[in-house]
This record gives sequence, C-alpha cells and structure tokens, in this order.
Amino acid sequence: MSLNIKDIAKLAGVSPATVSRVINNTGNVNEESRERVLKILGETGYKPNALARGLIHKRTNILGIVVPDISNINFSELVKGIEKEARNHGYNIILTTSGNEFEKEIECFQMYNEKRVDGIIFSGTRFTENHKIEMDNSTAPFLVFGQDFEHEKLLTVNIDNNKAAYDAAMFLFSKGAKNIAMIGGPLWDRAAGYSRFMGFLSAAVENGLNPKELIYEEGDFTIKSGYRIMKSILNKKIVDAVLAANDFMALGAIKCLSDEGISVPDEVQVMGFDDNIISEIYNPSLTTVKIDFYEAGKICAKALINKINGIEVEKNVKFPYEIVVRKSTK
Amino acid sequence: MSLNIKDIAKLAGVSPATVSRVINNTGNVNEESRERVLKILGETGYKPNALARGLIHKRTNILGIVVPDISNINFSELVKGIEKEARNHGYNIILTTSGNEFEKEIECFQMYNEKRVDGIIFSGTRFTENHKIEMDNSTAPFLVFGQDFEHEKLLTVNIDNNKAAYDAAMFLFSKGAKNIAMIGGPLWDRAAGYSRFMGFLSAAVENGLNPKELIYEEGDFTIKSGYRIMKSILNKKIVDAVLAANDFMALGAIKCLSDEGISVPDEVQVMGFDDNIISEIYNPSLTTVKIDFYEAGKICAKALINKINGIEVEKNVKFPYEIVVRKSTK
DNA sequence: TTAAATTAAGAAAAGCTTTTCACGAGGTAA
DNA sequence: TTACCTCGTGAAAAGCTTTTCTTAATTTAA
Repeated sequence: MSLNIKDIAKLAGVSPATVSRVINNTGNVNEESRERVLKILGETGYKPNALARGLIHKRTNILGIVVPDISNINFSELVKGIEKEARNHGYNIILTTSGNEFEKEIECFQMYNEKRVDGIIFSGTRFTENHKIEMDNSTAPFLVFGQDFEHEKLLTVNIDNNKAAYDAAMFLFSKGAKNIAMIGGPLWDRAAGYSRFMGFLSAAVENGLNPKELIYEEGDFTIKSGYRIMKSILNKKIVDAVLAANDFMALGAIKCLSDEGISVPDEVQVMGFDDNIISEIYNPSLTTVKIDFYEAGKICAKALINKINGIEVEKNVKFPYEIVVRKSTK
Repeated sequence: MSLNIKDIAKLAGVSPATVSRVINNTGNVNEESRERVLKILGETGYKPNALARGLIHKRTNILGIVVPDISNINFSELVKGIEKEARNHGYNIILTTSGNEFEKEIECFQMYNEKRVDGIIFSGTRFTENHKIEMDNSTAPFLVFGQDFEHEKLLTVNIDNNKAAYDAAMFLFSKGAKNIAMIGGPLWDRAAGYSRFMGFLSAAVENGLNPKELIYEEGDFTIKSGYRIMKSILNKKIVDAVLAANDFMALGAIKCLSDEGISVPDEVQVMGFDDNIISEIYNPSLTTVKIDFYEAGKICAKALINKINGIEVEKNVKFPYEIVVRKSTK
C-alpha cells in the first residue's frame, strides 16, 4: 500500500540515493533526473518515513510535554504556546498528563526516552530522587516550567514568585490594608507555596506586622480549599485583606466572604495569582497577579529548542508578571 | 552515551537476539541467560529504541490529534479524555491545533502520515476535497469528532444534534415559551449549525409556529456574536425564549438582555449547548444541553484503537447528551 | 594531449531492533 | 541404534532512509 523510496526510485528510473538527494536538496543531481523524480513525487504523494529518518539522524523533531492537567486553563494555555512555537521551528509535541503523580511523571519520562524525543518540558511541583535519576540518565534536555529545581542539566522558566508575592502584598498595603492574611500553597511547593509565602512575609514585616502573629494557611489551590480556609481565618482574627496563592482559592475566599455577608472589597480586599479566565467575569471581578501562560509556553519551547540545537541559552529564565487591578480591591 | 541492544548483549555475554527475546518475553531462552540479561537491563536502565521498533512493526503506538484550539475548555476536556483512554491502551498522542484553518489541518494530516501515527482524531467543521484526498491516501484510520462527514474509511463520534436541538426547543416550549428564536451556527457547519437548526425547526413547527416567520440568525460561536444577534432579534420581533447553538452565544445573549433591562428567565428564557464551565457560575446560571467532552474523548480513543487493532467497530457512534436545568429558564 | 578536477549516480553501510532460519545438543520413542 | 523432537542460541535479513564511498563520465587546466 504505502510506497517507499525504492519504489519511487524504480518509477523514476534512478537509485534511492538520487531520490533522497532530490528530496533533501543535497546537490549533485542533474536537472533532468531531478525533474523526473519530482514528477513521480508529485504523482504519488510520497512522504519519507520519519521513523527511518529519525533512526539515522538521531532526531525526531518531537518534544515531550508533561503537565498536571490539560483541562486546567493555565496549562492548556501553556501547551498552546508551546505547540505554537514548536511548530514554527518544525517540532511537534507529544502530550501527557500526570495529575501531579510522581510515578506517572517518571513513567512519562521513560516513555519519552524510548520514543527518543529531542527534549522534555515538565510542569510539576516536586523533585524527587527518581526525578533526578531520570534527568541524569536522559540524553534529551529537560526544561521545568514553574519551579526552580536545581540540577546541572536543567533549564527552568518561571516568574520571580518571591518578588511577585511581595509586590502583591505591597499593593494591598498601598490600598489601605493593615492586616493581611495569606491563603497559600503547601510549603513543599517551592514556587507557588514557599516563595510566594516568603514574598508575602517580607512585605508584611516591612509594614510593621509581627511575623509571629501572621496568618498563613496552606490550601491545595482549589476553590473549595480557599472557601474553607477563609472561614477558618474569619474565626481566628479580623483581617482586612487576603492574598491567595492562586485565583481559584481567591474565588473561594470571595464566595465565603459573600456568604458571610462581608463586603468585598469594602471590608476585606482579596487578591489572587494567575489571572484565570473566570477571574475577569466573576462578581466582583478579581484583582490578581497575571501570569501569561501562553507566552510562557512560547518561551519554554524556544529555550528548549535552542538548547537542543546547541545554541547557548540562559539557564534560569524569569519572565514578567503583571498586577491586574479589578473590583476585589479598593 | 546511549546504549543499544548490542551493548547489552555484549555485557550479558549473549547475542542481541537473546536480549530481544528476554525483553519481549518471547520464549526460548533458558533461565540462566535470562537472569544474566535481566541483571544487566536493571543496571543499565536500557530502553529499546522505539524508532527501530516502529520501523519493524509498522506501528508507533501514537495517535495524532487535530483540534481547533486547545485552550477552549471543550477541546481540552476532549483531549484529556483521549489521552487518558489512549494511555490505558499503551498509546500516546501527538497534539496539534489548527485554528480551524483548512491548510493547517491538511498539513497536520501529512505530518502525521510522515510520522506514521497509527490513527488520527480530527475535530473540525468542514470537509473539503483536500481533506478527502488525505483520508483516501492515509493508511492510518481517521476518526472525526463532532461532525457527520461521510467517507467510507471514516469513523465518526458525535451526539445526535438534530434530536438534541429538538429536545432543547421542546423543553423551552414545555416551560411556557411561545415564540422561540434561535441564535445558530453557520449552516455550512453541518453539525452545530445545520443539524441543530433542523431540530429546532421540527420542534417549532410541531408547536404551531410558522416556519416562514421563524427567527434564525447565524453567529460564529463567540460571546460577541451572541450579544450582537440578540440585539438584532430584539429589534425585529418580540420573543420569549432563545435557543443558542452553544453556551458562549447564549451567555452573550443573556448579557445583552440584561443590558437592555430584560429579565432572564421571566421575560425571556435562554438556553445553550455544551455546558461550558462558565455556564454554571454565570449569573443567572445557564440551562444548557450538556455534552460531556471528556467522555467523548474516551469514546473516540477507544473506537479508534479498536479499529487500529482490527476489531469491528460501529462506524458512526452517537453518544448521549443531557439537558441541565439552571436559572436561565423557568 | 595528459593530468587534474568536477559532476552524476549507484552500491553499500549505518542506524537499532525483531524475527526467521539454521544448527547443535540433548531427550524420547520405536 | 536410528529417527524425530524440542530447546537454546547465534547469524543474518528485514524494515526505510541517509550518507559515505566508488566509479564513470565529462570538463577544465596545463
């Protein structure tokens, strides 16, 4: 059914080598043969087998992507950016989702190794010994998005979470907040948990708050946990502003406050992280630290492809964020 | 750097054939050799090259996916379902987005052909001559999601759009509507445009409306077009219900009605299609025909993989929908 | 005219694995 | 003992393309 290069060669009355030379535009083929081959190529619609090509060149032009959940809009935007940029450079992507489970992540890495992808982009939260082993063994370069894992072979792309959280908290203070609580991520998440907490802490101390009395509770980035923690905070202390480590938790907090009859932003200001699509249409709309995942995806793809092609790249890329002011703050 | 099967063979003191037999559990290797090989495999972490394997078996265990836009929640759910089910069967997915552009779709098909994927899942709106040619030439089976294209080699997975629109309109009538307008899709979109219109038409006629006076306007599935068309409808005729061909347009319609001071659902009931995540949290929340894209994705993957493996499959799968009643209808 | 260089094109190897074929050893049945 | 099986194993081919190596033919330079 499917033709191969030998068939084409026979049809054109030349050798496979010549056909290959025509297809790849490596010189040394005279005009007449060239045209005969091109004619047959057009008629048959022959396409060279990428497997055989990959075997020779030790390249597949495929990037392997691992994200926790593609139906989370942040990650789908990220993947969209990666795919867009990758395709512009002649690369395709194999996509797998991990649900943030380590074993699945490791499985994916191994699969990508078998498939001989040219590079791997990984978005996850933890860096276990097994992750390290896979990266050590991998011939394909790794890029981690959204974390600052330290590994000699690793590229990372991330925002400066510490500074972003600091800026967000300072913004709340500038809007008259005196007592800010944080609905944070788990501290083992070094980026969205730990670093954002540290930024928050700096700003709080700078504004005269006592670090001992600071309210920080760990959620799991869901709307539900935001709701639950907001309720718990209300029982402990009177606050006039809440900084959440992502938009979902911020939205949960707003829902809780409105259920309790507390006005946002008049009595309590709320701020999130990410700029989820829902944050704009929610009522009240959410002030947040916008992270452009689509652009981030492009940056990831470009950096990794450069690395693959031996072009010098920055090892730890920081990309910009932006505070988007809406109705949940004064 | 990277080991191959010859290296493993040398280390274990056997031939490559024997190593292969151990890896693939094809019998005829005695226990002693087997253990020696396994030991080396464990120590080295060797993984066979999928390219070479694919070349021999004429199989890649990869499915190619083409969707218009991965950051549209419907498609990301679809892809998530596909990926989940595919992985359960030992397949991976290469993902490309087309923006609904024909040339890109065709390009993707050709790329998938070169990469020798085992099957292709395509979500698009039109079926041109070029699409047909690619499907004719493809050795990999095709599955189309969300359309009813006719082609001998084609599998399709879809809801019964005609019946669903009929049911939706009948639901509105049952809630007291007398004059229903439809904000539809373009009629060249045979599924979400044409078929949903036909279903709406049947229900309208059945309820004594004059087909000549029926209001149907074509939008492009965006919130904006829903808003614009709603406004246009209000200028033409008094209606007490609107059926939109998707949720985005329905939400646009609600926004328009509320801007005009018209109460939903008291004065005008609104209903959509899809059950977008936003539809639930919008105010008022939207009554809609829920399409479970995640399940649909699983169905697609399963059907296609069965086809690949020579298992008899239904050529045109219809999967269920469900009317979700919320606050935009009485 | 001879030597050197260039061009054109095929043969064959390489890339890595699986599978078929062939072969020897050991066992069983007649 | 002979004939036939089974088992375990390695050599080699096949899958498809690219690239290197050769060779032959033609052109250019001396």
